[in-house]
Amino acid sequence: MFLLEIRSIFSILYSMELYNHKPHSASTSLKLRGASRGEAEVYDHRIVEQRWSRVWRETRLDTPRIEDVRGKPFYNLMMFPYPSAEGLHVGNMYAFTGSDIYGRFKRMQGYTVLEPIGLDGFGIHSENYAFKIGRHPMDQAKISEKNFYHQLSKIGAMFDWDRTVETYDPSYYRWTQWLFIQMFKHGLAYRDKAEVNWCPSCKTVLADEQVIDGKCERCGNTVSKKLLEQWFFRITAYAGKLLENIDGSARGGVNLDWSEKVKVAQHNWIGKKEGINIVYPVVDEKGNKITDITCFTTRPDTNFGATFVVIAPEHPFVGELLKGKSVSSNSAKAPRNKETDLAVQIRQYVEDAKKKTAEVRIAESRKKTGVFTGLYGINQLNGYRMPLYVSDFVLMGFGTGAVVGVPGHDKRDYDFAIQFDIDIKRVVVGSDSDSSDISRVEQVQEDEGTMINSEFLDGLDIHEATQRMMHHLETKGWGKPVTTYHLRDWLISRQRYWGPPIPMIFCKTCERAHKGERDDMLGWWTVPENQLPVLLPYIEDYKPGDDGIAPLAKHKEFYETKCPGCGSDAIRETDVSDTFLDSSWYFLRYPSTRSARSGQVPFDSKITQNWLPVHMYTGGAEHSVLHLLYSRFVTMALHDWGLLDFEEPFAKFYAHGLVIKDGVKMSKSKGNVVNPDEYIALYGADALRLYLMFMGPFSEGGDFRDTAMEGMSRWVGRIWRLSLASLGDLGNLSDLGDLEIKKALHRLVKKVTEDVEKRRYNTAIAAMMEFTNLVEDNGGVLDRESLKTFILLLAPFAPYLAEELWQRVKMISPGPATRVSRDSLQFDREIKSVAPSSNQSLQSEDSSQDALARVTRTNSVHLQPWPTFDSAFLVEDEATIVVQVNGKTRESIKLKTQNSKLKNEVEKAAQASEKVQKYLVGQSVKKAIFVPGKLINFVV
RNA sequence: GCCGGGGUGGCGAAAUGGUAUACGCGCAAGACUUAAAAUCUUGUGGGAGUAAUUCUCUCGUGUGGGUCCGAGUCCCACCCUCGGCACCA
Repeated sequence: MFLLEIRSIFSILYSMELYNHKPHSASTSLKLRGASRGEAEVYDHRIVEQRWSRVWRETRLDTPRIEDVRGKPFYNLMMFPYPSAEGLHVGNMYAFTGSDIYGRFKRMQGYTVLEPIGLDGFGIHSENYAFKIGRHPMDQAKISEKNFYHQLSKIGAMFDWDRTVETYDPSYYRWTQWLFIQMFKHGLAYRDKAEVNWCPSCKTVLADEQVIDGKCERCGNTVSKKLLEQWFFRITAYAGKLLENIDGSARGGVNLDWSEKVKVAQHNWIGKKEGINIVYPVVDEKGNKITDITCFTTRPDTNFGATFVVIAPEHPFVGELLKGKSVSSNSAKAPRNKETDLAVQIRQYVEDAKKKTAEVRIAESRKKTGVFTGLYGINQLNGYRMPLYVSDFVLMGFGTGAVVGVPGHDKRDYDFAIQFDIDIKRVVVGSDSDSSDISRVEQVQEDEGTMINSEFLDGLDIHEATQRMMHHLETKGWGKPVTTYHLRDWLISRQRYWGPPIPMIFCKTCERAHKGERDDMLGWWTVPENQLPVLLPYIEDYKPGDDGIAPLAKHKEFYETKCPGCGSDAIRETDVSDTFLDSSWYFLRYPSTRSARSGQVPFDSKITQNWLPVHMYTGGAEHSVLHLLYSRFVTMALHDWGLLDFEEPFAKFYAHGLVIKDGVKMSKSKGNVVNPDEYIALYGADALRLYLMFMGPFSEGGDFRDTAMEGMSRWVGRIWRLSLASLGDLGNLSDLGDLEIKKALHRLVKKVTEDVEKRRYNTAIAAMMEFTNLVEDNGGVLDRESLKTFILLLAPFAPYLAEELWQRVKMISPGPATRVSRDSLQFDREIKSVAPSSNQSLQSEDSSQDALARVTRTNSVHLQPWPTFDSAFLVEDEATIVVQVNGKTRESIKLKTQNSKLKNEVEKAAQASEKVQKYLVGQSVKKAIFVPGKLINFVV
């Protein structure tokens, strides 16, 4: 009976052609223990992986019933991958595996888990790659998609392949365009002429977030500034909310369970600053008032020490200053006066500043340059005449683009004052009590302190002085408290080809007639929603030019259209949107991909209510301020429009570490990528998964080495042999097994459960290794129940191996014969019925699909309940007590657990030890520190 | 400069304030083998002692202090390193 069962399953699998080599024979393969080693069935990961991935796929094991609201939904999401040039590398697989283990664990805990996958294939990244290999981006996308999905299917993740999402699919980007339209309709999208970051190599504009150290984050070239008309999203309107929620300070009590470092990064990026805008009248030499300049400061308390004013070269007043004074630098004949001289200098300075790259500006950092305007700002507190300068150390992008200089209490201002020989006044005395004049940079006092030389502020501490001064300035009408943010509006448009066309139409006729969809955007109309998507046409001249003109702008057949407002000739917007817009909402799409109900919005409201916010989001910390911030913004906006009932998209975000190779992060640009394919081929997906997770804590990343990989492969082999040996012995062993093993197993269940929840996969694996070591030291076989428990613990980490072992245990279970045979026969039958028909009609026989799903649900190891431990087994009857003398460990003694908790018992036992006595002889014990069940320390 | 991680054997790393170095890699010796691979066994922080590898002592978690019966762990100062931000007023 027993052997018959085994033979039958092998013959079935063999007939399915899932076995492409002949197994030795059922009887020898399972008769490992005691048999000579050469006969043992060797673990062949290729066969096992192929077999089970096929069965899982065809039984729809990983496709949850999304509309069934009775299950506990768990949305386990990993960050949207973009298909890279060479495909998946080990660093990507690391992230996916760490996320997948958690998903599998949650599923075994009884949750209905959705773990979707898709591709973020629109955008510069993919486009640049297409240029590089000389293939059209649209053609390349198809190829990349195939390769990427093929690779992803082999890493053993429980991806739901029935609901993939690709950003370049028109059925997806029609909704990206829809989102843009909603932004426009709600006043959150606008056009503005702005100094933007321009990458001369990528030939496009970049968001501030995409500029790293003055260089393009994509290609590394130096970014320059360019004045262009662009589309923006008003993310700054949400700055306060974005900050509140990340800090957990919202009244509603939103509290994001996110990795702390990501919260800090977002907090800093949003960069809230409370301060005051102070208005200074500006006069010329003769005292005639010319204008007002408004300066932003967070330190109005120091304002009695203000001695100059500086405006940025891009400040509007600079333009006014030069206007009307038609002075050209080469008009040598023109009579020179002081005023024109200054104008020449200013013009020259502004032009030079414009030419300076960000790189140069950073490089000369502390060396201050600037030019005097011949004008003065009046400090109305004391009537002080503050010379007005233009300097590029002041940034137009922050505050008002104008700064009041307090050289005694700001190092940058000090540098500037020294350079231009400006007065330096001390108004704060710090903890060093130095109240002398400030003549060295070390004396510049920027921290806590007490006010002096400041009239009504004297003697106050700086915080109180700040409040007092704010109030004073506001009362006098000289200033107004404001909050500013480092966060800038989101630059959305790209003068590129490979993205969703921005769904807007501009009509000159309407503009002239002062008409438009929005009063502040005359001439602009959104594409009617029933005309979406605005398809990206297949064009040959898709490469961007140096002129900043989008490729689509050269195609009349694309941009010529009729105005939705008045019907006359109009033109389409030819810019496409930023890739980050594509990925800012994809998580909303996955659960609803197959829903017929989502008509007016990209997501089914009922499904969304059940499945979102995302329960667990796993990704790299490098997206702290890009993707994560944009997604939050979009979700908040959708919430405010009444389309979502939550305002934060990701309840939990877990930032994983990076895979290091040769001392640096694994990335294509560093040229140290390792392709997982060859490792999977050589060692199997399970071994690679285990190895990656064993390298170190998931939050910290790890150092990839292939020698260590072999060690993990060895362990997989040991599990295999141990299990087969146990299977061979099952008939001879009781279900109870050895008590010591049993205890160890219960400890293991506890340990693995806790570690996986904390994502300490490395220590969970180490504990499992310790367990197999222990089993090997105790005869090398496990009883049936213990083996099953161990396989269950292994399942999230090594899904293929676990499934193979699980099915084998079930086949040859020594339990009641009738039950066993019914189970396995049924499973055989189902496998048989599904396997040969792999490419035949998936949709035809729904009833048989359901039957299969049911069978798999009862039989697959991955749908078994997660094992529990019995705390009775955790109790040891002997405890080890450490004996210390003066804090130094001298002995360890074993005692009955009961006694180990009693001080006098432990003391007695400890004193009885010869070793301990050696240290106590001739000493008097002053006291004994006792930790019940653990330690006793004699202080002598 | 500011904000976050982190410095532990030859290497990746582990340790609720309580036996530092679990687990793995590497290395060494041995078993099996004609041989190799695979597999298995044993050993493996530095120094010292003894006839004594199942023995003992001593030093040891970046540096210097401190708290404590006891510190890798807590406190103070510093050094190094990785990541983020940065002329943000």
